Amino acid sequence: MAEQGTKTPRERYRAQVRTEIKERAWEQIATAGASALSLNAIAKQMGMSGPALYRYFGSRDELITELVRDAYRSLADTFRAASETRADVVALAHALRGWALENRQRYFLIYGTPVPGYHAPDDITAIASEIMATLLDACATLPLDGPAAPFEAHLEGHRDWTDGHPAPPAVLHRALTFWTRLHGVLSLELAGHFTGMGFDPTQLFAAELDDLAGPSAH
Amino acid sequence: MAEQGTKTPRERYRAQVRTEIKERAWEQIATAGASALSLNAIAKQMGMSGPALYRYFGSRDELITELVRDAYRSLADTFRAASETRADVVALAHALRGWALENRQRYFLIYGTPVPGYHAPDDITAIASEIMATLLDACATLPLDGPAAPFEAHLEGHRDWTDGHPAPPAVLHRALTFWTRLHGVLSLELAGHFTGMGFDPTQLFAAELDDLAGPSAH
DNA sequence: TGTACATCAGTGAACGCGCGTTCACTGATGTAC
DNA sequence: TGTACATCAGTGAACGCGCGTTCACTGATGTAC
Repeated sequence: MAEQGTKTPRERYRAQVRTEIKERAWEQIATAGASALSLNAIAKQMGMSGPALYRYFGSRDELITELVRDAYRSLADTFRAASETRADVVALAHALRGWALENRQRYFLIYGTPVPGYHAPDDITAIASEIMATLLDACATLPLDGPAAPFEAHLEGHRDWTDGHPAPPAVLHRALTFWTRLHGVLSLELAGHFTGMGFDPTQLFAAELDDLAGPSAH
Repeated sequence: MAEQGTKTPRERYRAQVRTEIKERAWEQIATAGASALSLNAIAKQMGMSGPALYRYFGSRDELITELVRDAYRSLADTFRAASETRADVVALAHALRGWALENRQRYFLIYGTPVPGYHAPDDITAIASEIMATLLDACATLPLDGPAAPFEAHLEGHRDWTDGHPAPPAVLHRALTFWTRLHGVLSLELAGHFTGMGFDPTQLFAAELDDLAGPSAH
């Protein structure tokens, strides 16, 4: 039996092949979209026969689920790392945008058009909560003046999603708008809806961020 | 030859079958996503053989393009109708939300994950411009106080997309944020990212709208 | 009104294709004594 | 160190399937004289 934490050569090899399968999968998704992902095509690209992949993933669905999980994990790690450097929303926003531009396919796998029947397993929604927790922490450091929106009274009574975070409603509100506004810009930008319009999406993103964090903090 | 504007029975029949094909197509998209759309499956559902559909659409791609066109057309008409009743952003926002909730699949076909290779034909981008024009008109009626954002200076020099609309940069800015912010809320809501969070998406949407139009105007 | 012809919706067979997945197998790698 | 055995990665054949699309055709509907 292998000792704790060490890896036998076979285990290392397995992990390596699994990784390569996923890399090829992302390439395919980038080329033709997630729905066109094909195990046989991946195998062919790796110089193996189709059935060989079943040593590594139980089915096509299992592979896709793992890709989704990895995407969430990657975003959560990026968020976490950014918040450890500087725990404010500006840092998170830039981390988010950088990650999204570098990982378009991953972004769409998380936030894009949902597959009608699909429901994510629990451990994935747990990662989503982790992302939200990081965001809430960052928003808690914001100086929030301004009048309380009516929506915040509603939030006061519906804070299940905050997972026990003690932030006041104004912070919850800010976290939600951080999420929806930046996603609004990013998703339209990544989907190409701004191409040909002439202006620079980076500046629109920056303007929205200014509005969220206060123009002083850049 | 048929007179102008009248329809022969054959033409009427053709139009009717074309419509039913599209209806079935939308049902399929709602059930399994756009990528699962199959001509053969539609034909079977209509009690016809597969090849029969080729009397009505040249190919699967042609059908999908027409569905996209119809989706844009439907949204543009909804926008136009709303603005003719009351030409302000609040009316447009409610029209947008109502349309999106009633036409989830259409919304995602327009604003969802793009298909990597696909490029929309010109007449579709023209409809998109029409939508933007309606939005710009509505934003022009807004009382815009507040300080000018730096982004507006950028917009001053990049207003190709406004198609000659004479609105000042503050209005252009507001039109863009109207679009991205409401899309941010709507797309996350429709994709189900708020389910299980406990709060009411309608109220978040309303809060964003208040911020865009001024809390007074509801 | 009747007849000859043209149009055109729809059928059924067939094409090649790639898919996910199973199965029995070969052969290399690792393990136990 | 050598031998016997177990593990396991990968193969190739095969399964059934549904897909988009073509083609030659039948039969009904519409048109011209």
